[in-house]
Amino acid sequence: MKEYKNEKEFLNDYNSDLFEKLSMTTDILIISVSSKKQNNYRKTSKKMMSILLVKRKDYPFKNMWCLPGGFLDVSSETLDDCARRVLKNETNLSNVYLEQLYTFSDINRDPRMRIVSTSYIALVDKNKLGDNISSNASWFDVVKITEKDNLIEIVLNNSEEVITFSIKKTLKEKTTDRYKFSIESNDKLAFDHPIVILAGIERLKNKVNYTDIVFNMMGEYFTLGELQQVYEVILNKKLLDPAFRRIIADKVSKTDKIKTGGGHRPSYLYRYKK
Amino acid sequence: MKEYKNEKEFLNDYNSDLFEKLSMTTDILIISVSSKKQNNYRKTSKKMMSILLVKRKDYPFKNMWCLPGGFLDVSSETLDDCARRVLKNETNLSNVYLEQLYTFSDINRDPRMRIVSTSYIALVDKNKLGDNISSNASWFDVVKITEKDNLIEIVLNNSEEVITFSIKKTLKEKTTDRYKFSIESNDKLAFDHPIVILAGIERLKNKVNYTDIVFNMMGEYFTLGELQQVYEVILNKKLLDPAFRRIIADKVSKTDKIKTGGGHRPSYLYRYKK
DNA sequence: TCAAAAGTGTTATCCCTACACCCATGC
DNA sequence: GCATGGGTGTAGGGATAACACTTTTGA
Repeated sequence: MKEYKNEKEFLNDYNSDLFEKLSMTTDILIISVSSKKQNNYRKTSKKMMSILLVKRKDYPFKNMWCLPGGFLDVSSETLDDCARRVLKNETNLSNVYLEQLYTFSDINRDPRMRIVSTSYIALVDKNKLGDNISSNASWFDVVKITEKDNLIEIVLNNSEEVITFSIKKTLKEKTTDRYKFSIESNDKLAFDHPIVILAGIERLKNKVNYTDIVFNMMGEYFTLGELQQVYEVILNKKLLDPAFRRIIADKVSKTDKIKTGGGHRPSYLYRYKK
Repeated sequence: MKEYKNEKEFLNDYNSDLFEKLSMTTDILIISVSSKKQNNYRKTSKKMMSILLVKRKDYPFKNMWCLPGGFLDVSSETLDDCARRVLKNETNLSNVYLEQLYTFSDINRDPRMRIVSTSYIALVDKNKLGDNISSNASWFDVVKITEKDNLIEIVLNNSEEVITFSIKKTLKEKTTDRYKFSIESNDKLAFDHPIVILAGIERLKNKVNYTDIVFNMMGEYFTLGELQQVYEVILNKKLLDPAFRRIIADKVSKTDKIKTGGGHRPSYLYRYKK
């Protein structure tokens, strides 16, 4: 790469055509929790993590699924602006929890041109959007996440289609828990989006333990059981009731509202304590 | 912003001059720990966190200090490659711990043109580099970090010059610990680098508690006292000896080497356990 | 002799896990 | 009546904080 002794020299080249073009995009992993009615009238509806994917209409990756995303408008937007714009387009929601995840810059990420992409996660309360999502978008439940010998398999399902992909993780260095992810198998997702999805889910899983981030996925009122289920879905493990209640106690306040209708003792509704 | 119905339409515009140009850079916060001899022959040398800054030779921000950085070579590099190249240039070190921090995209970040910059932190063992750093670069000790009423003041010192700046942090949302940082005062640092420096130090502070990241800043052999001092410098607080030793015990292995020469009981040298 | 740091042992406390148990509901 | 989830109490164990104490050195 050419070295420049000063800015003037650089700007000269910059304004000529010596530099190839670069574009940036944002990709957004929109995460929500959905519930699935059970047959047994006593059982509460089963909770699942779900993410929003968009079907591509054109080449490259025609007819494959990808994360909602869009090109950065160089003249007027920040990356955050861009992500918010995409989010508004796809879900018609503003005021959503949005967090920058990672910037991916693999040279062959997009076969058309040089693209660097900054990914985001967005957390959404599914009840807030009606069926307001854009026509080519669809919610996929995260049906399964398993890890065995550093091979992670993820299965998504939108009740019409099943997407399965697997990612191998290898430790980058022994001093931290940072991994290099590589796609082992994937036939329905475009670009390197399997990795973005995994990275996003892992980030959420981590943050759940030391922040109140889950409340961005809850409505205003909820039972402690529901809240616990959301934690369990994200952490991918069962929690003990008494422990959970003690930990969560000072983050929520009890209301006098009661939720009845399940074939069991009714429960009080709580809300997030500001 | 113009909307495109398909890729073809987009590519047409892309290849014309409708899109303004975008460049990316990486900025690297190189962190190390330095020691300062004490007058008292008994006392161990005082440890400080220190970071590498570069003096700008040209406009804009002529004669101000900034983080080492460089433009992404669009045709051949990933961002990681770019960061490693910059690091090699400045310190002549390869094989350094390097971690992506955050991608900044403020529109007015650089007054010359539209630049999006991905920042990195690099952890370095200062003993490994001789005085091998590039001529316009200098190590600054982080002399003071104080926080009061969400105003953070940082003082840097390279024994010739003192740099003081302050940053206000405001909570982004009540559910997490994410803050929006804005520069309150700064007269010697270019661009938005005060924020990058703070973000990097905070990241390091966090990771220290749940990873072995500090060992990237240590030589092969060290005493437990030295190791503890590095922790204390990063965490900015005193730790209790017995507690520290118990926690660290299974991460290190004792060697039969002994360090003498201080006016006190000599100590065994340890090394990081793989 | 003494100040400084190296290094170890002990107790009290907190937090979390695990389990046991009772309550209220709809069919 | 009974399965199911709501909700609470308590004993045990592991980790940590705090403190006290001994050891070893160079000037």
